[in-house]
Amino acid sequence: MTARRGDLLDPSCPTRQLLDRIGSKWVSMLFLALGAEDEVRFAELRRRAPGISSKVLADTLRVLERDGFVSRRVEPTVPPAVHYGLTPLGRSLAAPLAVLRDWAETHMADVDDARSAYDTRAPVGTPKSML
Amino acid sequence: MTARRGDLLDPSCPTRQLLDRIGSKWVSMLFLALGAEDEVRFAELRRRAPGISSKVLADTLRVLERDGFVSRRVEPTVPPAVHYGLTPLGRSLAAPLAVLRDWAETHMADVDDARSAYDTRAPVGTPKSML
DNA sequence: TGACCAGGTCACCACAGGTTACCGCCGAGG
DNA sequence: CCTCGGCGGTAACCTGTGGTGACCTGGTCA
Repeated sequence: MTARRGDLLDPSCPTRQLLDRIGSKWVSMLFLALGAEDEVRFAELRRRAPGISSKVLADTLRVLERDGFVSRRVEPTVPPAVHYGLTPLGRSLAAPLAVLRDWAETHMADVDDARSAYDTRAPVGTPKSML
Repeated sequence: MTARRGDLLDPSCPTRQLLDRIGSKWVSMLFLALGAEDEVRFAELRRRAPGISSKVLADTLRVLERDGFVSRRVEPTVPPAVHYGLTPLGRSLAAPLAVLRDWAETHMADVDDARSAYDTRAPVGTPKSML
């Protein structure tokens, strides 16, 4: 069972689990790419996520399917056509993601400013990546 | 400059950058631990985040300070006392995080169910971690 | 002959995060 | 007196794994 409300200090806390998932590199992109239409095919997703390799796309889709966010429908034609879409669960994540996007769009410039201010203030020993 | 609205496909998209930051392992915990009071000291944070090492705590706090989420105040007593707190920017993230937490608390059980259903359906070749 | 489809497989690496040890300084306890 | 622990970290080192790129299949369409 997942932890109780506000129990963000517990590693099994639902919020942390959720962040682990949607924080993965391509997940937010795929949510956008899948949310646009009802169903998208594999190669189309590749095109919409420039830079992704087919391996990572396949892996990510499988994880998302496993978690119930994404549906996978194989048409038994030859060659098989595979259609991906968002499940109701996946679509229900759109609202929280939109809130996050709004915050990011209004405030990320401040973060950039803070970051460059910090870097000019202390040009030595700056934490390089560790995002 | 960060990318335009909805441009989730751009790697410099603000939403992705935000997710990179708050998706980091201890960040959500620290936001909770710091949000409770005005200021918290280093050792107190260590106690509130069970399992974190002082190195990782220091690293994470520095990144958060660099991004303008966390303030750091050193009292020049001897030995110096260091107080950490949330900046206004950091506090403004509380709302989006709360939305995320609400979603997680109501829906993560579904995710767990989907996951175990998937695993019993296809016990072989299951994607193990790759979160 | 080639390209597209939906991936699978192998090899590789960068790095976030963990571990352990250590520092100077202090006050409390025996 | 000496030692022990708390404070706020730093330095060195190691590992797991998410991500990458290159190459493979096997069929169909043009």
